[in-house]
Amino acid sequence: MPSKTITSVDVARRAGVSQSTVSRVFSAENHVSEATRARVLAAAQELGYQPNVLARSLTTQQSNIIGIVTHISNPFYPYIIEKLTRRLQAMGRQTLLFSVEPDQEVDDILPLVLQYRVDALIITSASLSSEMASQCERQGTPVVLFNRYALGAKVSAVCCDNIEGGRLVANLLLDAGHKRLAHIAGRAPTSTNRDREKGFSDRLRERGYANWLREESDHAYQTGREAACRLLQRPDRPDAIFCVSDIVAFGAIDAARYDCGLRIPEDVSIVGFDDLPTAAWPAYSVTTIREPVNRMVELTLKLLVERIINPQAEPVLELLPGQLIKRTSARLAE
Amino acid sequence: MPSKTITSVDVARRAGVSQSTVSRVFSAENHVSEATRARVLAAAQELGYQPNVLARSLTTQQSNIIGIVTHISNPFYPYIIEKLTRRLQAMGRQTLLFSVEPDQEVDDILPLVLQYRVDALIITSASLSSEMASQCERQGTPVVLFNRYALGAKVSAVCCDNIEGGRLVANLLLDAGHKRLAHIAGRAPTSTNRDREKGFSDRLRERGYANWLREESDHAYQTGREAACRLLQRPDRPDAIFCVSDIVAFGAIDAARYDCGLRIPEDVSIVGFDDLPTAAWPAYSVTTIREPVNRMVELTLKLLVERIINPQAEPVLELLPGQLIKRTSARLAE
DNA sequence: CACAAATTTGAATGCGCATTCACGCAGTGC
DNA sequence: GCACTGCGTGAATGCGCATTCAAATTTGTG
Repeated sequence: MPSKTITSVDVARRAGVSQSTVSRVFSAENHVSEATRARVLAAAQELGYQPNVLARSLTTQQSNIIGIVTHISNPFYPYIIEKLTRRLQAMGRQTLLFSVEPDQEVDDILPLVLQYRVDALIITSASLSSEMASQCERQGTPVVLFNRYALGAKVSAVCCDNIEGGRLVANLLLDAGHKRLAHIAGRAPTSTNRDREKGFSDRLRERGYANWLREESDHAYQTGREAACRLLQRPDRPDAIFCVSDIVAFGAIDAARYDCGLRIPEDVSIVGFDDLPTAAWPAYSVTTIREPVNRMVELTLKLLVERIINPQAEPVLELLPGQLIKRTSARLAE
Repeated sequence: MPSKTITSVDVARRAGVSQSTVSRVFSAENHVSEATRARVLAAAQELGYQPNVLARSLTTQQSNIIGIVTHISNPFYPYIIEKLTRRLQAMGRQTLLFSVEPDQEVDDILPLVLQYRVDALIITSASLSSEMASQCERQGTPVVLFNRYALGAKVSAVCCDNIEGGRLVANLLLDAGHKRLAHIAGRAPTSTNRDREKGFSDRLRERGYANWLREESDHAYQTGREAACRLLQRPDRPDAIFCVSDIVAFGAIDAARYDCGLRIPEDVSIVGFDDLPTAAWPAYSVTTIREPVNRMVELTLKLLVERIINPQAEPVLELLPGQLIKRTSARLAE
């Protein structure tokens, strides 16, 4: 058997020191003389020794693994995960990835996640029952919701201010003199979907506008395109559509142009939400609300680390403002 | 301290059995009477016990964790990772995600990966020195390269047949009577980049065509767009461009339409590679080579599992044919 | 130079679990 | 009635490492 795993004992024997000393060298810890440190490192090098961090986690009670629960059908999330993973890596932590059905309750998979003794948990694109939240609480696993929040449960959340974002869009469309408004909402009952719609419709009502149209999609190109088709084939078709996310807006734009033969923005204005990279491409050039993703990521990690250090800390809800990005998919007030 | 971790000993005490028995129940193992099994499960339920899989990995020598090394700037990879993660989850294994700079040598991060005692390693969008490959070999960690291969190293690889794909494109463009061909290649010296270019240019030469144009990009929209601009602003501008990947093709199409005022495919044909979902959207409608991603994913997992079971198995290189998908971004032979 | 203090090192222990071994007990066949 | 299986269970041990405690060594100080 050539592939016998090399342990700290092997290194110790080879370097002529005790296993404790090897451990000290690799924990970047205190009080090892330069001479022995060098001997140990040399021996480790020769043997190809890598410390077993899983074994280490047993005694330290820290795995340096962060769980991320997500689904990737909406291209918003890969960018988030990429950023999170990179930043975590720079902090010496790794990402254990769990994939769930879009907007499925995360409860099914949570027991599995907890078995891996992740130091903390980031949940995107899924929600968490308060029962499971308290299970995490009991086990001392901090949870941060990303782009979601849950008022009942004792978990932190980092979110774009979706209500204000919806209001900004309502203002933009009314100011530009649109007469017939519509919203393609998200189907799942998430805080994000609700808030974007709420901000939009509240502001419309405040400004005396009623009877906007409404369709649903599920944050995917195809269902967005279909929803837009239904709207645009009505006799009283809208002259402006606010889509719950950019990916839906792409579908809506293609529906308008290629399914219905309409011009954008002359015949119909389309507004999205997120500001995906693709939204800036000239083929779409989507007017949208930009989520402050970098700040959201930083804040998420900050909350995470704080609660890893002090698990007693009270959960926080952080709302960050989005920014209106004006491009050419919507007619503007002159 | 309320958040004392619950261990199998706690469950054992509560259920009035030994720790061994608890362990047997949760290893879904042999020979536990129904009565005691029920008692143990009840006790576990009441205490909220979750077995610690990291501790388990110490004795079983299996972590059930699969490392995936990737970078996500090219949207091809999120889809792959999503699929891999889902399938792994269904097999009871989890994904530990490592992010690297595009096409960076993966050597820097590999020691870190090995510290997590992953059962196996999938590497996409990065290459592996043969020295590191043998380090994995020594430690008994099977490696599968996805969409890359390395002839020297003793690692398995699953790959689209990029050479044949390049040939298909060359045939398509010549058959349609294009007179002035160009290739936007990938900058990094990866097998994928090389093979796509090789298949394309070999076939051109075979058919007596020489002096095609060449530019480089790095599998990103922006650099693809810039490369296309350089080509299309030449006095002898090409009437067909083969792009190393779809994301580059999107940039090239926008360059043609919006930077150079050209019509597609009347003035210039654009062909991509990968068949991203976006390639089917009417705004782009990219003629492309579809990678058989589902079969590639299945094959990757099959190789992985085989080598986890039998680490002595010889490494394999699997080449799967791509499929030409004709859309409207390229003029076709009638 | 003597003695206290600081530094370096090793032996022993435990983290949470799987697994081996041995033991007790019911059931089988004679 | 007895030896013999075979199943269900517990005690003991080890996985690879960090950490505590005590011993050994070096350093600093009067």
